[in-house]
Amino acid sequence: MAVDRERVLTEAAALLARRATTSMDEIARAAGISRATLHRHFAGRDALIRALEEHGIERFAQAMDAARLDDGDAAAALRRLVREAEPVAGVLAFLFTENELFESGPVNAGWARLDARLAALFRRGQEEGDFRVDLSTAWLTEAFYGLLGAGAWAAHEGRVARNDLNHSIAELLLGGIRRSMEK
Amino acid sequence: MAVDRERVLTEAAALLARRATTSMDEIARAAGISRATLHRHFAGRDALIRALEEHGIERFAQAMDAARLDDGDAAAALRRLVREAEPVAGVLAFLFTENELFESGPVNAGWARLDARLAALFRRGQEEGDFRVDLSTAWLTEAFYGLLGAGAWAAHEGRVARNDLNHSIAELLLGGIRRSMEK
DNA sequence: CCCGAATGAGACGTGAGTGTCTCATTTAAT
DNA sequence: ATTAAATGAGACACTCACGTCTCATTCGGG
Repeated sequence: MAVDRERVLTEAAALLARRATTSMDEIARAAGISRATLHRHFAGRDALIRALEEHGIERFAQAMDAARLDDGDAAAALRRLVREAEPVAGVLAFLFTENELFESGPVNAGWARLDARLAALFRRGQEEGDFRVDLSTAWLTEAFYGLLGAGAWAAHEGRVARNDLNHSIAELLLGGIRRSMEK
Repeated sequence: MAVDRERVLTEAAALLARRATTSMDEIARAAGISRATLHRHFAGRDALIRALEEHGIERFAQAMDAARLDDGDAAAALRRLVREAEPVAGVLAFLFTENELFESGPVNAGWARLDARLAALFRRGQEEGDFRVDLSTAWLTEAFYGLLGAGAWAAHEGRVARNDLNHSIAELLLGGIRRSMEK
């Protein structure tokens, strides 16, 4: 029975996002394997966290590629990105909130590249007149992660239907709460 | 030199929000006191967390009172709430993300009451025609905490100027990213 | 100025989780 | 059926943070 690496990482992210002090034993049992096997696949706790980071970065980069951020207007691109990133929202939420190991190393560089791509999308929207310019791209980037994380958690807790997640996140990001007359 | 309890709790929340494994020693030094003194004021780690919960709930309730959520239109009330809640945003972010200890006890009840008041504000905005109705009040509540937390962290990290925080959070919440013609 | 209270610095035992190991058992391919 | 690889269960020492303690120093009111 080969270990399902994807499942281990997903379970680990779900648990760690909710309680960062979750023990290796709890993670192992949640993933349906023993602690020994968990250690065989991930050298240690740090290695598991790092694998989580790499996995999240890789998947988010794929989501960005799939969303074709440079095509069409920025709003549509942002909508596509939310849709593509939603499956990894849980992992991203963990990485966004628990960035203890982000402080240095190549992981930071990888994350910075994603940040830059996201900020570039917002900048494009501003330059093309679609996005408001009184909100900095840095803030929009943070807000994106914040809303994605909040959405992932809300869905995980059952407070928001998973089917509504894309719409909820994208619409709030783009249009805000206020009832708008342009749609 | 009397210990500034407020500062201790604020620093603790800021650190714990982003790294739940932060040691008591790190918290103490961030607050400018020794580990011994920290233990003199908070019986232990659990007691510190519990104090953080009570403090956050109390301060947020005060912020809600000060914001007069029932006065004027809902958008203005929300703006006031963001302004009043901003000083405790760090604590709220911690409570929002690390709700491991929320699962039971009176703390949960206190938190639920705040949730209800916030949701009521959003519902009022929807009923009065100011807020869009395609986003559930539950989601708006979650998004509020998420954005507040993201803003607190961004300001703490220097990525967003603290002076812009109110505007950034309130405007994104209310108006979204899209350039609007109604302002 | 004096004295009690509060703090800082450090030592010390304790406990939980970690990482490594061994060995029996199970799985999967040939 | 045979065999090699993978897994589960458990033991073991080790580390690190915790909680408690002592003692010297500093702070602040009377």
